[in-house]
Amino acid sequence: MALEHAILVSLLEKPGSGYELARRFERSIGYFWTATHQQIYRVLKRMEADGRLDVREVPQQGRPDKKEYSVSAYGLTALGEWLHEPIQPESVRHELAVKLRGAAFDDPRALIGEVERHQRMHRDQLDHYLAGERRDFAVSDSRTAVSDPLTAGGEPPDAGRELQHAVLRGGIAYERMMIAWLDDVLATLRRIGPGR
Amino acid sequence: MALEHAILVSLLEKPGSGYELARRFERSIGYFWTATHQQIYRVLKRMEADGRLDVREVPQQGRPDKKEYSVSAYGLTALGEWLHEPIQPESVRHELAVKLRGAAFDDPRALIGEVERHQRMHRDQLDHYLAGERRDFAVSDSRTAVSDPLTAGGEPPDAGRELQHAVLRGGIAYERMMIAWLDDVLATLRRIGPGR
DNA sequence: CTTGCCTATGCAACAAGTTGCATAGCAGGA
DNA sequence: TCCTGCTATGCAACTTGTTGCATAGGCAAG
Repeated sequence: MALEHAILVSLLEKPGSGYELARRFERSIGYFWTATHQQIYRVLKRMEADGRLDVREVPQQGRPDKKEYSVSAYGLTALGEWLHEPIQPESVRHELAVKLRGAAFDDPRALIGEVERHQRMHRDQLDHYLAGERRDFAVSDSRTAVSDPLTAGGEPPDAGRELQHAVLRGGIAYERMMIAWLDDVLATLRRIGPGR
Repeated sequence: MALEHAILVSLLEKPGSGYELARRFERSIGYFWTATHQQIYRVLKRMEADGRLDVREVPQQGRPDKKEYSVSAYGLTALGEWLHEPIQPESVRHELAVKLRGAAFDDPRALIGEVERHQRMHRDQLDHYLAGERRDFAVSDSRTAVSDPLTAGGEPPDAGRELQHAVLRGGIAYERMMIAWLDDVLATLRRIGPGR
């Protein structure tokens, strides 16, 4: 179950409560793994029982107390083992593609609005990623490794930062690909007739 | 549940048995939706009970008899309704990205072999898609709509074919994007040091 | 002072997906 | 004849993921 490992990674990057994790899963972690708060609370409880996480009650003023989770030594070991296992191929789920092929048995043009809506969502996501990249990785148009303050001046590069950036670049590449493909799909939908 | 709709689409394109569907889900349908035979048999049974599918016992020689499913009128209506509903955003699951960010707390370079393996799988998948495109859509290097035998000569374009091709082009674009991104990831892994 | 919103945690029921196993006919090769 | 492999269908148990709801304190606006 990769959700457990996503939680381990996130808590290693920074300890936090279930609520905070849920919000991270709407932001940076959510770029490559999604989970709702119910799922997170359930898994946190199990991982704590298994000894992979430590908990600490943190009283807060002005808001309810929280349980701050952090990764135990055993949790770190477990993550290390998982990292060395091969990944089995991801299962694909592209609902829009199912609809596209289904549209042949209905009115293909009726899908145009929906495809445009998806394209807008991907454009928004791309803008969001690019803004995050400018903010966190100080890149302009063309990335130049030497201008990166963390790698310049003979400093050892921060592996975590470099890897986070590489993952973000993957998200950016994905959104760009989707936007271009949806342009292609829209052209196709407009070219073909109004179906059966 | 989109598996039901993927099955409706597949059976509309061509009726078949659960076994045949399972094999299609390893091939063309599998480009955008995956399912195992257990899942398929279970859902077929439910859809038949709901009246969305018709069954026909087909005796065969040299092999066991099969049940051939086809879409009922009600099933076609149900698909049409689904097509007009908006899709909720896909949930993302990129296990490799989780590992990449986790690698910062282990040895990043240990992931190189795994990333290379994934890149090979994506190259194989791309080759497979391109071969399918050449076979089924008779394209060479640059697609030219006028040279398409089905659209040439004033013939009305086959919407199903056009849409299948558009979906396939999406798969091709995805694999090309992944191959390029994994090159980027490999360069990053090789650049950064051997971790903690 | 009531209403809505944010933080914070959680249960229960259900739907979907995975894993392991079982059955059975037939074909072809060792 | 036995073993392997392909076609063909299915059950049972389990894990994951989703949806709806419940609770509770504090803050700010109206």
